[in-house]
Amino acid sequence: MPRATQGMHMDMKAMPAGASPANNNDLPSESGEELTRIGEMAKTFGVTLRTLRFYEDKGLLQPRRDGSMRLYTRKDRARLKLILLGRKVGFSLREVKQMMDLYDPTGSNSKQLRLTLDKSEKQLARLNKQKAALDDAIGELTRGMAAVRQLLAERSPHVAAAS
Amino acid sequence: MPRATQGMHMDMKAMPAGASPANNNDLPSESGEELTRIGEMAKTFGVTLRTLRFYEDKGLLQPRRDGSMRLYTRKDRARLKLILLGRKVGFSLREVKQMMDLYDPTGSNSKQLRLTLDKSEKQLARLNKQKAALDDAIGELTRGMAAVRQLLAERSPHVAAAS
DNA sequence: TTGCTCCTCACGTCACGTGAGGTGGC
DNA sequence: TTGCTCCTCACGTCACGTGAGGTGGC
Repeated sequence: MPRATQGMHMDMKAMPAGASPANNNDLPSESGEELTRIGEMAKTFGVTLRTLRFYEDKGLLQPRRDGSMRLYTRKDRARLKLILLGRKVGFSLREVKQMMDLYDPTGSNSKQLRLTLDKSEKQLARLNKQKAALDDAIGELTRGMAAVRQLLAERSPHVAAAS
Repeated sequence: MPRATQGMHMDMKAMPAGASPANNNDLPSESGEELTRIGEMAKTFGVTLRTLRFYEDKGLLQPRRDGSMRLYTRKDRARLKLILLGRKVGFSLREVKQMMDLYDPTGSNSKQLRLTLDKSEKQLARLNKQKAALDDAIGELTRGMAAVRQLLAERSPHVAAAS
């Protein structure tokens, strides 16, 4: 099912392709914007093409198009950086989108900042819980390994004792 | 798609239901086994009914049946305990199954034990990596929160300064 | 023509959650 | 009849992975 194309301002004038000075990775548009293709984006940020398309499908990125080819602007790169930061600290894509959607370049963004702070406090608590669970798991696993080693020592023939 | 019913030894003689002494939670079978129903199992181990059915579907549990009702034996309870331990330390269900499937009550199980030890060492390494990532994430989130607080302090009117 | 990069479906993965619709015995 | 516990589908979730099949320009 295709997403509702809210706010998608498809450029109606076709972009004059082929006016680029060289076969460079950066494709400067007529407006001077450095446009990045998806392969470059993926390499730069250490993600797969699928990930970038997935984020777009979820409404987190809206790169320009040249025909069917995606072209990412400086803003797209900034957004992706934020998305990956959010993912790194454990936010879901839905949460990341919720916070980013509140951004308003004309306002003070205090609402966005307060939501972000609130979510961050809760997320920090979750991370600390996860850390406790991880330590717990490491302890259990270590104990289990000792028990298994013990069983192995009992069951297997005593090979190469101190000669 | 139904699983291959390998080794499923369905009791061909119908179990005489109604011979239980009371409406107790434990349903002693004619063989003296304490049989537990799924609701009891779930409560005891802190999992959902769905989880128990899911584990069965994946071949990790094979409770008896009384008609369509699942009845868990002492062995099933022991297996579940192991499954949950495995999950806790981060093994996938597939890995848990792989290790449990190697169990042979008639042998020394040294092959099972060695596989378990090998997998455990790798898992321990993964857990330690996760811990490092978690600490990293906590650091990033904390730094981010400080930055957001800074922005909020700059952008919002100074309310209630030291009177 | 080959090679590279891009594209759009669309099903698969993992560990379940969440109804829907129905049964059985007190 | 109501209430409780059990059952079997079967679709949904999350963040992508992984082909399949096709295009476009050097």
